[in-house]
Amino acid sequence: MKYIEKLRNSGLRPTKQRLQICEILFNTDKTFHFTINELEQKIKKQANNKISLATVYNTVHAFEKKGYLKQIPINSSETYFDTNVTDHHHFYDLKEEKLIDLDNSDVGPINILKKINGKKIKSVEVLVKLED
Amino acid sequence: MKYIEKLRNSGLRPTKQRLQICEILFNTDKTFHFTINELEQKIKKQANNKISLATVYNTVHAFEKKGYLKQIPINSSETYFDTNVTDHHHFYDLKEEKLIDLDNSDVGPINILKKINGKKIKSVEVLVKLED
DNA sequence: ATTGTAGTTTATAATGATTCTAAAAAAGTG
DNA sequence: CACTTTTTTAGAATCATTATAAACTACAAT
Repeated sequence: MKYIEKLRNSGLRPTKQRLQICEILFNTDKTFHFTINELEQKIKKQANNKISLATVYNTVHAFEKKGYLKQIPINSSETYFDTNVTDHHHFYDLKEEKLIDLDNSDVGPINILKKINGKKIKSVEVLVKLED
Repeated sequence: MKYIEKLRNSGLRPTKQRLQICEILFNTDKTFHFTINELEQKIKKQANNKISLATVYNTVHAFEKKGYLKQIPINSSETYFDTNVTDHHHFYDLKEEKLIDLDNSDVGPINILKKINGKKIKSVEVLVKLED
């Protein structure tokens, strides 16, 4: 299993649950956006077993901490995660309530001129809201 | 009272509660960022009365609908609102959990190259996360 | 292998922000 | 004032997320 190494290297034990979640999240070239709830549904469908909701939360947060996932800042009752952790941005279609990837090359370079003492920039995220 | 007109023109009855919230939110040149909870605290402090939490929610949502407030897309357990409804951006200090305004001039011009058929851009919001 | 221990999973309870409800109060109208 | 509509309110309900604590598992040391 190709994810065993990845997990071990991160100090995470390669458990059955984590490996299954890895398969769903990372075993594709496509990046995708998901909520915890959507992920849980996908787990149920894919393998006729279920992983405890708490474990799904734990795992997603562990992966986020290790940098394998990131949250997408958006006003929604549920938190959205993204398997694409490279610097990139999003369209948010207000009508469809769907996220669409924006490559870095789709957005001109962003230069933040203002500085705050003692703080450094961790990330720059652009959300482009779309309407009809 | 200068807000009576404003409320009437929006089809909102100028009640005691709404006027008091207007005073707090709009009676200053400074724009500010707040959560419902912070606003409730401010109400309690400012006038030794209290407005029901449900009313604070109702009022903020009514004002948002009328375009007097906007939500700031951010990953936080509480929803942040902004009295500055013009297009502008934010720093988010992860440690202090505080928002800081970024004028448009603090951010280079942003040019979105990708187009989505039948959709037009409603807003472009940049969130710059800060760490120590 | 067997044991020990630290990490993990799990069901369930607890939390906390937000929304709903339905009755009382206030605003607007004639 | 009498009447209708809107608003306020306290408390209940909801829903995503986090905490808890017991059972389980991975893994290393004996």
